[in-house]
Amino acid sequence: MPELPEVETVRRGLAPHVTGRRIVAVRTSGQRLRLPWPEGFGQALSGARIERLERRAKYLLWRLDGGRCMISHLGMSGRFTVLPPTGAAHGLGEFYFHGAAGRQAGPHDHLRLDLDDGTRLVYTDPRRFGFFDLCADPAAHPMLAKLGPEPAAVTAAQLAARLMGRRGPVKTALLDQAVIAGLGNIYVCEALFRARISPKRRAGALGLKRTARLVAAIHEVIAEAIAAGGSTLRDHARVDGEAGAFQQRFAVYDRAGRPCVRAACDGVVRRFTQAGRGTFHCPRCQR
DNA sequence: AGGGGGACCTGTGCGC
DNA sequence: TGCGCACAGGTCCCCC
Repeated sequence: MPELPEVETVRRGLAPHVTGRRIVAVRTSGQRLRLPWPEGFGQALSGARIERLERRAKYLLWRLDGGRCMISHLGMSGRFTVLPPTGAAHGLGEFYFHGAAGRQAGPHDHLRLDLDDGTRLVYTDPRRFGFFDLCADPAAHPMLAKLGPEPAAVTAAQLAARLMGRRGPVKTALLDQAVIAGLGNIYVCEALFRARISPKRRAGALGLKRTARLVAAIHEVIAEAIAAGGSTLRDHARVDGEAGAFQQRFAVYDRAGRPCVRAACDGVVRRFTQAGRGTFHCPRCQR
């Protein structure tokens, strides 16, 4: 589910439910996610107040009172569900209520946080590539310390400096979170299409004009995707169960064999593999 | 140091 | 209908 726009959509969906709330109960599945559950995780969270929910790249930063921070990452298939207070009696966590409709606890539920107003938060992650961690300073966390600039804020000069000297393809470089943090496979493909740049072009050889086009395309595609509530492919990206809408606006991603959407182009979208990931592009208008 | 491939997982969709 | 394979929004780790 999650690249930056999806994570930001999740943050915006969660924030009004969790900001200022105190955590009163914590339950984990005990199953290991990408990282083991931190030592004393439940104990550290129980009684903590969530002061703010922030985002850095694809990471959610849960700022807690006492200067602590919970970091979460959704991996490939992570999802949060908010179960607002219903007043309905519930059992030992085997069954959750969501409005009038029930929600059965699933085998892939890995964390449940009960908040002081009765809200329950459930984290579900079939592939278990997500993780939770605790720290004092997320900027110094090993997984966040080397992240590049946020896509919404990156300048052409910054991106040029970070691509300089790289001999590999620009597609692969943009997926490197140390170059720019938060883009994933979908939005890299979409940004390169908008900028009319071939994903195969050498990263260090973009030149000023292409770099400027690329930065503008990144800004646009990220802003549009966030405004649309992200993309929903197999999972619901949003905590309220609504689907994001941006996937309907994909110009190249997952469109192999279909005509290029650019009016003046009669090319066909192709898929090929770079560094083990599918790349979608129009060989006709992306040079 | 950059870049490629494998590893970590489960689910889904497709061809046979 | 069933089976096997390819593939999926991420990122770390090892090796060249």
